[in-house]
Amino acid sequence: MLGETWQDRRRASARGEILAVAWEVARRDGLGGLTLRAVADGVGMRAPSLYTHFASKNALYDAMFGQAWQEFAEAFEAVELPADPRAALHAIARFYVGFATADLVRHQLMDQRVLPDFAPSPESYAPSLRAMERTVARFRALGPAVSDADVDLFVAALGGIVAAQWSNDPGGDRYVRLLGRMVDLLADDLALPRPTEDPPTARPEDPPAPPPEDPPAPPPEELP
Amino acid sequence: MLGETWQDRRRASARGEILAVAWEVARRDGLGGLTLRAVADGVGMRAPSLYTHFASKNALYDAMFGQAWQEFAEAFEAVELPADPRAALHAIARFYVGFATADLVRHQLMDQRVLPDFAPSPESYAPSLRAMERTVARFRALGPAVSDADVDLFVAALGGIVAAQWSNDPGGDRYVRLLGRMVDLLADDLALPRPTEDPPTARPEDPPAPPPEDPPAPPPEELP
DNA sequence: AAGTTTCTCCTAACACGATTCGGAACTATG
DNA sequence: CATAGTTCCGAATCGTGTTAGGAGAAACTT
Repeated sequence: MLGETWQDRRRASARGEILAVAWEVARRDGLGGLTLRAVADGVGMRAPSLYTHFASKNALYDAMFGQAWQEFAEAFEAVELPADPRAALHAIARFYVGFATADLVRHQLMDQRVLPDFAPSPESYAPSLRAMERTVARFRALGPAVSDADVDLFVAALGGIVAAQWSNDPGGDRYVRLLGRMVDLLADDLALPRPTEDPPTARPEDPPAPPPEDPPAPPPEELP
Repeated sequence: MLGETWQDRRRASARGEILAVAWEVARRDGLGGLTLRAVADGVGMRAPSLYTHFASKNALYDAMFGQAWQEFAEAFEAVELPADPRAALHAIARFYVGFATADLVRHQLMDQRVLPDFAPSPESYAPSLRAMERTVARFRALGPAVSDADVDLFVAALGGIVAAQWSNDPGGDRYVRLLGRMVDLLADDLALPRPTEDPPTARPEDPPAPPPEDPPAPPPEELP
């Protein structure tokens, strides 16, 4: 009874196509500007027919949410961290920030609360938690001195750079280019050894991390 | 022709009442859950009548946006900064984060992009810019070594703490209590002298800043 | 091969949101 | 008292998400 039956494939493929079009529409009209009619148009259906495959518009958002975190988890597992703890920290940070700045609607869906009445279901939320836990685990593996507070500070700092980047300089690198410096501050605080023993006031200005994948989203409006 | 005529007062008071009810409704039903009917109910009107006072729902949001930044600017001007640069930096940070964590919908309106098709008008946007510039100016006054990048890093770090706080621990202080440590990191990086010459690895855990005013908003849902 | 079931999609309709229109009541002014 | 300006309302429009019921095709059963 476990074999993939007739319709399972059809169903999955239909869901996949709808999801793909939904991302397309969201990137074009904004995450909140997505309408079922627009999605249906893209798939060659009528809006009500989408209810055969998704229980509601929020269920569609939910599937997108789960897909995004799935992407994140897979991409992050593929990242090979350097042996040096500080370099590894930089790598984690670059990946995290790169992923979050590569695609606006994905970032909004994953990390922000742009949709007033959408909340991820437990089924989609669990993988996102797992992904974050996995990230934290690799962070923790860098040294025994990494406390919960250290992790929180790291998360907050990275999130702040991402948010500032999208809000104040979308499409640019005004905040992302500060990432290296920020990470070094945190690494110093964690007493991670520096590769070459510079005086601790040196501020290497890292070049911005290239996005790991996905085309960048169109720039949105500004906000202070 | 400049005197406040009969109706100017009536008009202003009506606008004021609508605005007050709008904040109330937004705090109860969420910023995006605000409907003109609910606002009209609270004022004892019908929804279309609101159009006499506000050109659209977004104009209402716009007025709330302007009001919020006005509040911010006034409250910030009332803050007296200590003479010691590091202490002043802490004070700025505490005020900024305290203000942003005191009221969710206000923060969402000011600093986030929760409303899909709302963008602040130039008239409301200008004061917000001025408020941020003023904040930055007082930050810059702390020392000659404060560059644009320093300001950006500071802004990003504080914004990150605020965002993480609202997203992952609304109503708590899990991230806000890291603020003191974060500010010290940045202050060290700026080479601001420490008041008592501790070894640079000491991490004073500041108690969370008391919100400057306004009752806290009800806690929202979580998000990783 | 015919009948039955299951699944997918459609049209029509509903509820509820913002918004527009035209008119009724009220108010200050001539 | 008449007139103009202002405020508010009811009715109606348009675009949402969503539900109900039926038509057609595809797969399974006999």
